[in-house]
Amino acid sequence: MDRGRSKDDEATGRPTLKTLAFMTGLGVTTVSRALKDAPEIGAETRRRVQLVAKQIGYRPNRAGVRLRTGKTNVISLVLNTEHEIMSFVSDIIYGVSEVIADTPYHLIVTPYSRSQDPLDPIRYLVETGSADGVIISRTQPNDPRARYMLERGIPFATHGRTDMGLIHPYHDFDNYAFAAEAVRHLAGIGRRRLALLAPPVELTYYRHTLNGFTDALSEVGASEIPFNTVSIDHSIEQIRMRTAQVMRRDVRPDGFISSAAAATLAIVAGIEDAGLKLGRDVDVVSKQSSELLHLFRRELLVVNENFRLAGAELARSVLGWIGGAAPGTLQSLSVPSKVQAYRHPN
Amino acid sequence: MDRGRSKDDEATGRPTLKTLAFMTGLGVTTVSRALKDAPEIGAETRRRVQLVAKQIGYRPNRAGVRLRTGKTNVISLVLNTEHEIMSFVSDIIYGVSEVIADTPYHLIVTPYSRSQDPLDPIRYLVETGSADGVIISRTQPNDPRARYMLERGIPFATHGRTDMGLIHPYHDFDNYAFAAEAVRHLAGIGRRRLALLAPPVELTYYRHTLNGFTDALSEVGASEIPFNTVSIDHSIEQIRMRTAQVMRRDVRPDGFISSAAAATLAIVAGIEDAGLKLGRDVDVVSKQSSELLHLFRRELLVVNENFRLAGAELARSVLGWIGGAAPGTLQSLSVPSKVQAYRHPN
DNA sequence: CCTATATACTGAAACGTTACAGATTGTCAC
DNA sequence: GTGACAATCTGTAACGTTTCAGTATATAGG
Repeated sequence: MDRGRSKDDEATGRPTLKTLAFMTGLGVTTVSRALKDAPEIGAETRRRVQLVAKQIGYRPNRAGVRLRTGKTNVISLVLNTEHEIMSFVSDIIYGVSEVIADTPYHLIVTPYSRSQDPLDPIRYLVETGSADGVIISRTQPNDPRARYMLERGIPFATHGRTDMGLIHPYHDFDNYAFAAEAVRHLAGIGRRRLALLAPPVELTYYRHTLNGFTDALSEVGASEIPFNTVSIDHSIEQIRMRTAQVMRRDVRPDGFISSAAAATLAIVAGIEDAGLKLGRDVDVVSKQSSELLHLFRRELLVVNENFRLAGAELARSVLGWIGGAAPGTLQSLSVPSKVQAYRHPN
Repeated sequence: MDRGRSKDDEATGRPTLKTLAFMTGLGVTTVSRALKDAPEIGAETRRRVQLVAKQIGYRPNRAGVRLRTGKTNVISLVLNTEHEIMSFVSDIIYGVSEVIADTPYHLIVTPYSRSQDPLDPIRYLVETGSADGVIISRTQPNDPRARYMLERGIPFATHGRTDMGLIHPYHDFDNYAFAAEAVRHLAGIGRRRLALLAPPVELTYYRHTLNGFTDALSEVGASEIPFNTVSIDHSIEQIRMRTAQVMRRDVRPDGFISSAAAATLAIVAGIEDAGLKLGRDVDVVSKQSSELLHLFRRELLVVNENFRLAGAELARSVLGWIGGAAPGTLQSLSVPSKVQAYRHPN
């Protein structure tokens, strides 16, 4: 039985199970089991091993574990490099980081571009076994990525829901409630002809938003001014131009609902291009992820969406699934705040 | 000699060197060398192996490589979860992704919070050998992280320069030129009493910005109104309040230079809180990373900083260093665009 | 005293890769 | 025909971990 530390150990300085085995006078197997509280290890031995491990700062070698067990201790966040430009992305990342901070998990960011099949990065991750869990966004009602991962049995969570009759973890913002509340608020201040700047049609929350919008419209008896030639994915310039166009018509909106803060800047610019005034001729309710819109125009009405929270929830869900929880119990919906008008600081 | 595919091979379906060895009738060693164009492999054998590998979609097992060689094929981007809030972060990530997309590298995001020693995450990465290269931001003149990594010989690149007489790769925006140009522009439109909203003092580019500011001030014969009780790291509310205060004084700035777009919103709010008007009573030159400031107020004067480019340059630098290039050749400085006034989109 | 059983530990093998130290050919010079 | 040498190929070991199939010791039952 050879329990010596090899030359290499001394060189890298990094302690391994072998080092611990040598120091404690035990075998590597025993040390390995002692560290993970296996039942067949004596209580004192267990304590002794764990003490020594803590003292010398032992950390399991990720490559060793991964090679042996297939466990990567990696969560992958899959991002579209082009759409996700208005950078709530960083908030999601921070939210995820927060949650995995005191776990052995690392966060890897897997990008894909517009030109690619969104399934490509997922396939890569699954085929190469590069992650224990995956987080995706831009979720669609019938999402091939979710279907694919369900088939392969790899844990994931989606930012946004699907609508395929399949159960999986998700976190979503209640966009139905957002749109409905926005309509009610606008109606409450006398607005009657409302336009919706919606998410792109292919995403699930397009429907949610639209349903909330139309349901509340009929509830309050207001009418819709069609504004569906643009979505929040369009460029600032396009949204601005289309807004100006619609505002120059005889029958024009007196209220807008915008699903994204950046787009709201463009809507307001368009309104002003048409010579009209925010708060007088028209009101705008917008989602925002940071508190900046009110600095932009005080007349704006805002609803906050917390992406950091979303990131944290998504991470919790994936970890939960990896940990064996039932996917159906790992779903959460974030309730929108009330529509907020500007209030001067103190 | 046993060249059979094991049960496990069949189960996971993922081809390994052993699979390739079996298919080609060669030994694993030969296959391994053939794939990396080793010289002692016959030309035909090499082609044959590579053909088969391509056909069956062989991908080296990362854990195997990492365990054997220590090479992780990972670049780590180290981020502060609190300061880096105004999310040019996503742009940097996209820039990095872009560059490493067709390399075997993965990007992992390593966060740290304000409370922690910034050296902590770096130590972790180095001690656990979790990455082949590191990218850090919030660089300081005397940066312990850069020093530490230089000592350990781990390749890295800094966003921003250091000033320790040590050579390492960096990418930086020329903030000296930015501040100087901003002063000249303001002087050119008749502004004489300028205030600077600077980066936090501990960061290297604070000095760069300040030097550009003061040098150009004396060059054009304008004067400084002290505004150093806040920095761009302060909260929106604090900046706004301090701006309002200084604008209510008898001798008040007629020009601002702002190092960050979010802070600029606060400055403008403060100006308006004091009952003054942008473009008439005071002009503001601001850096921005997306084209949104002009939607906010047309009177703003902007200079663009491209963080996506920064991310790409940083990635290129780290990869270059890993690839053996001299650190001194992997430094780049991004030249600011001219100060831009608003132009209506035709 | 012997056997059965539980307790506490152990070495060997394997995950997929690469480095090392050969081994097997064939060719050429003499 | 022999030795030297280059050109190709090869098995073994090792990286650090966990799992499998044990082994040794003590305790208890009869």
